[in-house]
Amino acid sequence: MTCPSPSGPDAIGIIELELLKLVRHLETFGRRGSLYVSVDRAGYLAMRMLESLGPVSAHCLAQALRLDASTVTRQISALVSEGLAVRKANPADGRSTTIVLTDEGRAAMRELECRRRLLIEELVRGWDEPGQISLGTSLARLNDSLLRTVTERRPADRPAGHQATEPGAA
Amino acid sequence: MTCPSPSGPDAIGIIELELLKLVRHLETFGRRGSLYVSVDRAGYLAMRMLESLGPVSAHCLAQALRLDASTVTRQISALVSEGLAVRKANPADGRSTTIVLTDEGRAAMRELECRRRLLIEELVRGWDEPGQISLGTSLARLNDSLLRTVTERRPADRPAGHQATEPGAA
DNA sequence: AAAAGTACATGTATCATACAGATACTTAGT
DNA sequence: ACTAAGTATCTGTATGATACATGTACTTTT
Repeated sequence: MTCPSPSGPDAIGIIELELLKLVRHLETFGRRGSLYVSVDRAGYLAMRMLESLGPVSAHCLAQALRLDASTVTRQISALVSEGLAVRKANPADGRSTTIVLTDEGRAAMRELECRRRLLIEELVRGWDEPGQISLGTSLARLNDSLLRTVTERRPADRPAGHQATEPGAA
Repeated sequence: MTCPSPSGPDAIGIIELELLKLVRHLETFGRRGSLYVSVDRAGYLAMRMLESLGPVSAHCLAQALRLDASTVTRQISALVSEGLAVRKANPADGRSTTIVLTDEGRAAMRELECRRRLLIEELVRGWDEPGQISLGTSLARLNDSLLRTVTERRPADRPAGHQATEPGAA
């Protein structure tokens, strides 16, 4: 066995177990919580991404979310049918459409963010300030490492694909 | 709006966003990773839980995992059909069965733990030691708070139900 | 103008889950 | 002891989020 350490309570072991538990907890929240009524969690993430990217094509959004294009197509369809986003024809390329959040979409997003914030506040109520900050920075760092790992493993889908569909690119 | 803070980069806001991103990352790992061949992530968690609880009934395991009993039934069936666990009749109660990990189950679990550890080691390679420890303790604390929140919200399913099905209880 | 490539949509499959109902067993009330 | 109520498990069905394969329309290259 090349197991680095015999599953003792070392940092790696703790992270391994706690991440496992965390996934379950987060799934439970997403599934059984009262959050996510007008928009589901995947849609919320898509909207947050759309907001930070600005209007982009579905292809571009899929790359940013690291999801299959077909999955994102459906997520966008859901948003559009709820009036939270619109597909705008791209005059420079008849194949692609540009996804734009509507005002309703932004409002729904903010509202959901609020509810999530309230939940999290309740969650870390009683934590000391440094503890909260430590959680935030640890999570951010973890996501950063995860993103880098995933990116290194799949050098395909070069982020340069981005420009090809940007509104004023071609 | 009663939004506690205007979505600035405060600790709560960071946690809200980073948890959102983390779910996606963890889903991606569970779904597209090369982990989880002989047993899936849900099964692995069930096995870890079984190990820490010892032999218990499906009902009891479901409560510990905070999953529906039917879901756990299927997870157990999967483990059993892979030879990783066995259902033992409970002489004290003909309705329930006691789930016991086999040696193969334990081996599969250890092997998967190893692979997960290696991934995590790679992930936090380059982090300083305090950073790794901080991540571990932050995650543990978060899980603890999450567990407490969920428990408070559902005072049903009293953990006392546990004893009723323990091997030598009745 | 034909071939190759790209963007999006749709069909189908999978996985993990919940809820509702069925069945077999146990416990409580009388 | 008999019946009613409760409980443990299993099975059927539905949902949500995803991937992969395929189809279609458009664009770029040759």
